[in-house]
Amino acid sequence: MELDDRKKKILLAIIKTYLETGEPVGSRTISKIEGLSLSSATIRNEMADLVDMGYILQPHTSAGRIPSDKGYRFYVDQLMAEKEQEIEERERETDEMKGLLIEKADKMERLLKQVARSLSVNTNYAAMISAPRYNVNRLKFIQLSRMEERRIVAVIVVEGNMIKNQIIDIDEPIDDETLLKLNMLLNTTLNGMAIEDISLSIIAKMKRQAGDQAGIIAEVIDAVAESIKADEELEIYTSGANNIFKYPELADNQKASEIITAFEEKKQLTDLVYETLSHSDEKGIQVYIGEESPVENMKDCSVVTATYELDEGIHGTIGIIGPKRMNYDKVLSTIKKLTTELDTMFKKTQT
Amino acid sequence: MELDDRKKKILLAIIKTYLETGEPVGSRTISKIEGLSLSSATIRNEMADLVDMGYILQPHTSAGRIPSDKGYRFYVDQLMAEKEQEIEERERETDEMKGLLIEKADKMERLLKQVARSLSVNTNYAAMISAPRYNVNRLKFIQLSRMEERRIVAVIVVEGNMIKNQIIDIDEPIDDETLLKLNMLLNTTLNGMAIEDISLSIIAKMKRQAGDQAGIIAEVIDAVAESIKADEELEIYTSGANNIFKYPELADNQKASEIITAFEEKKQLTDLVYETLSHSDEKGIQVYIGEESPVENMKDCSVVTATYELDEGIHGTIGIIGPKRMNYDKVLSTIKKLTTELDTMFKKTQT
DNA sequence: GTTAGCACTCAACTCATTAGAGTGCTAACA
DNA sequence: TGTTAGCACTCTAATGAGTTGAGTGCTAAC
Repeated sequence: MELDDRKKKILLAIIKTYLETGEPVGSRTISKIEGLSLSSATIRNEMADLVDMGYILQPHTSAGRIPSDKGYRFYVDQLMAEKEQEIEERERETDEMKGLLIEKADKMERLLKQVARSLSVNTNYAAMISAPRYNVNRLKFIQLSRMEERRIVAVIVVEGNMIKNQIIDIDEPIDDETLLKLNMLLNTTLNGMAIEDISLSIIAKMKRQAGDQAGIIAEVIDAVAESIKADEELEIYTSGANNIFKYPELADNQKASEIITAFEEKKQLTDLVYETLSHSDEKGIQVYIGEESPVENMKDCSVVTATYELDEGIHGTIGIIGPKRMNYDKVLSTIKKLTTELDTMFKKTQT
Repeated sequence: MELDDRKKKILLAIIKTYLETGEPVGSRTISKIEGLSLSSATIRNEMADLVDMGYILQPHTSAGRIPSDKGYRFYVDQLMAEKEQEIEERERETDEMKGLLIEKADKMERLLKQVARSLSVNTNYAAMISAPRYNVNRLKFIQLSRMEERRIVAVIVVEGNMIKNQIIDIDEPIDDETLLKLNMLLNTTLNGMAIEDISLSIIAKMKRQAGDQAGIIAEVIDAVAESIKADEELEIYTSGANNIFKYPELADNQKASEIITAFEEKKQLTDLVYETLSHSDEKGIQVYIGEESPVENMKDCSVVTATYELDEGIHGTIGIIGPKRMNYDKVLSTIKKLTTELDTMFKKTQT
């Protein structure tokens, strides 16, 4: 069977109505509302076909129809195509871009929290945002300073001005000269290198170059190397998890508990972020409907994610989690608006 | 009316039974179970008195009784007194202390997460732990290094080896000599000082001592001072928020939403921590029952908090949030066990 | 291909009934 | 005077019958 034009129209009408009301949609409702002007009987026939084709479902024999995952997928694809056009058209009217009220915050952390909050408040769904991540982490600066007699503090700055610290306890005191030499050695060897490229052989080479006090120096180099390699946990900020209680289909104990767990433990959100980043080449925004979700605990939700770019090669992810019966239209434009806002904000003011 | 011995016994019996079953307790149940050997009629009379005195409640005329906040309070006080004794007795048998399986983690953050997790898994309630906080923050070490021509990175170490970083952009280049002087100046002036004691006059004095290049130096000093003063947000780790869904009295949308919000936004948990720390002089563990809770969103829960000591003057808070019908006995001993475990762990291995 | 019409289905609601747990009170007892 | 047996009473929760109404599927006519 084929999804002809009339079927499409009816399907979209069903989904839109369902999104508004949250109740199964009957044939009469459609026959009245539509510009199609078909009788309810005709609609019924078409609906039966749509059920066969898997676009809609019947909770029970005498109820109306609700969209299936496949139905939502059709709707969302349709919507995304429309958006695409719209965006292109609106490209010129650059104003009205600041509806979301994000104040430039001094601290990245605060900014991200604010963004998450703004998202959840504006959409009434749960929201998350991951701190920006560098595709390639290049070392920019390393500095060792003696803090106490047998304690060194290492400061490691990577591109994008992310700073790592490490306190190193050493077995025997180190003299100023050695420390200076060590600083030189580390900086000349490692600066500009991508963290991924720092291999054991490079570390070994440095140790060899160290010469006489090889003992302490090796110790320190190892500690620094370890600290550099230790990858930070991906920081994720969430907001509005409680919004899920607004949607009865998610608010029963079982499901709510799963979603809340995902939000609290962050592990699953981290997976979601990586999934999104790995697809980010395609098109900015991704929509996962129900079973499509890469995250187990969100199989009953829809998840909308997008990548924002802070600078060349520095990306983060934002996400909205809500019921399948989500206002996709609004969510898509909110996310779109937000990512552009973030992009332009960062392009202007690098911190 | 007075709470005589028999009333006490009956009250405790009611509460214990209720904690086990979660159902209103009737007079017959008590008359059968007890060693008191009183008829249900007598129990009924006593129960009526207990209702008058506010220790128990009747959900409706023909139902059994459930404890009121006041009743729980009585029970908990009783229990705490017992515990006190037990602890003193057990002081000698030092073994069996390691039931909770906390592995010494390299990173404080990981350790804390683990503790929270352990708590929530062991008790089946929601758990939180705050990162240790220093009552007095003494500066230990300050180091400025030039990273790029007009960019300095400041490393500030406070007692307990907490490290703050700050990147400072300066208007004009700074030469090595000035930088060295500045480092000396900052360290000699500020080292050992409590952050709270760093006043504007001290900052002004440093600026005066700076001499010639007052411009840049003032700039840097201000940035450092600001960074020192900027107080970190209190870090709080939570685990097992989803446990609340196991208790029907907390699992309805309204209440669950409130509790989840408190856990997500952390603000209220922060308040809870400060509240606890401010009372920590009294006795280790505090129990807030229902309305007693310092946190608005937890008026339907019981909250058990305790302070752990990492070192002289360095405290953190752990907390358990569950239904009023909580297994106080278990929670109290779990927390007790955990705090001692943490205390001894830190006493041994300072990081 | 479309539509009117009708019999049928099913969830959701209402209402009455019942069962059972538990109470409060009274009168008798030790 | 405190304790107890006994009984009438109360109230929730569970059950089941009956009703309503939205919506379907199918057939026959247009």
